[in-house]
Amino acid sequence: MPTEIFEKKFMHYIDTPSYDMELTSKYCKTLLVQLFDKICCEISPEEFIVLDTISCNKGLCQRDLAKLILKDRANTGRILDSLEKKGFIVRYNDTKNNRLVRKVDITQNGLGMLEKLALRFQPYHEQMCKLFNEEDLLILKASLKKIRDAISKIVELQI
Amino acid sequence: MPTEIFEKKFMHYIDTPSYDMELTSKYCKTLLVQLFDKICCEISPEEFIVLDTISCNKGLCQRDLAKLILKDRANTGRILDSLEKKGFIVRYNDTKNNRLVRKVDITQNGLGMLEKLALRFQPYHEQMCKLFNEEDLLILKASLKKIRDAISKIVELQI
DNA sequence: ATAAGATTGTTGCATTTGCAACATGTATTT
DNA sequence: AAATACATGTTGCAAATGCAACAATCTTAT
Repeated sequence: MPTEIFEKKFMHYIDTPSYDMELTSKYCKTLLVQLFDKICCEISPEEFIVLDTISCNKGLCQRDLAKLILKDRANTGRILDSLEKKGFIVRYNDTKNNRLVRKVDITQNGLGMLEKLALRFQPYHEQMCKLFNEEDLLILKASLKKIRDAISKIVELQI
Repeated sequence: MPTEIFEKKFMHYIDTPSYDMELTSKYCKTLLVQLFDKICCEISPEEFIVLDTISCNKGLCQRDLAKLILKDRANTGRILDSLEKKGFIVRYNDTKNNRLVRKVDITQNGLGMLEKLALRFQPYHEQMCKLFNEEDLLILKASLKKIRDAISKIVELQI
């Protein structure tokens, strides 16, 4: 009489949507980095994303920016140091809730860089868009948002 | 006559599904790390993922494993060093295409660890599953696969 | 048959990243 | 009013990561 006919089965993390997304996200990141190698030598992909975020959110303080890009305050500050030195952003002191904060805005120079890069990314962007129909794209975005919202209630993102 | 009535608009990377996924993936990663802090002190989240991958793919050589987890050979080897030292995997020399390779397999000890962790993650896993109906989940997985396949044709993942 | 190239794994190094500690200034508590 | 807690930004440090170079071994080309 065999004692172990059935293999024990358990849930695998690598089968979850979370991990599926992590791998897919790595692909996207690699693509971005490789494109940047060819297309742009002025700023890094990380700096580009931060600049893009700033261009869509005027007058952010550093911590609020950090929350948007999901990096800690230390690294957010370091990236801003670099962007400021290159003249793509300006930092100025201001107050928020009666507290001194350093706010950030994009310069005309930075806007120019973003436009230039957007043009060069356009073909890749269109290629990606062609992969989906409108409905699937909506479901994808909604699913991602559902996941983020659910996780937000569990983890503390102490930024 | 105003020369610039319309603001110049351009595509923003932060609006793309790629970046949406990158942010969502960071949330997932943070959750995983925080759960691990409470639940497990024997292995790191990275080691857990590698162990899980190995348990689902018997007799992988290191490079093939690296391709699965999307890390380079150097770091894959280092993670395996740690898992081997802890007794969760074994490495043995073998040949593949008439070449000497180091293959990897999970130990009974490693399987036990995976089962233990799977049990502890079960509640979180079910919570995540409840977010989606079957159809949306299928569309999500299909969308992610579409993205990976499309990118695979463009980038070289030289691992 | 010898040289050039390819595959696999390891080591060293520089970059990125996140965490803890600190400095400064504000709000709250006692 | 003094003390404690909180918010913001910076610095230092250690861990993670990726890339280049190397060693060893096998295949292919000339």
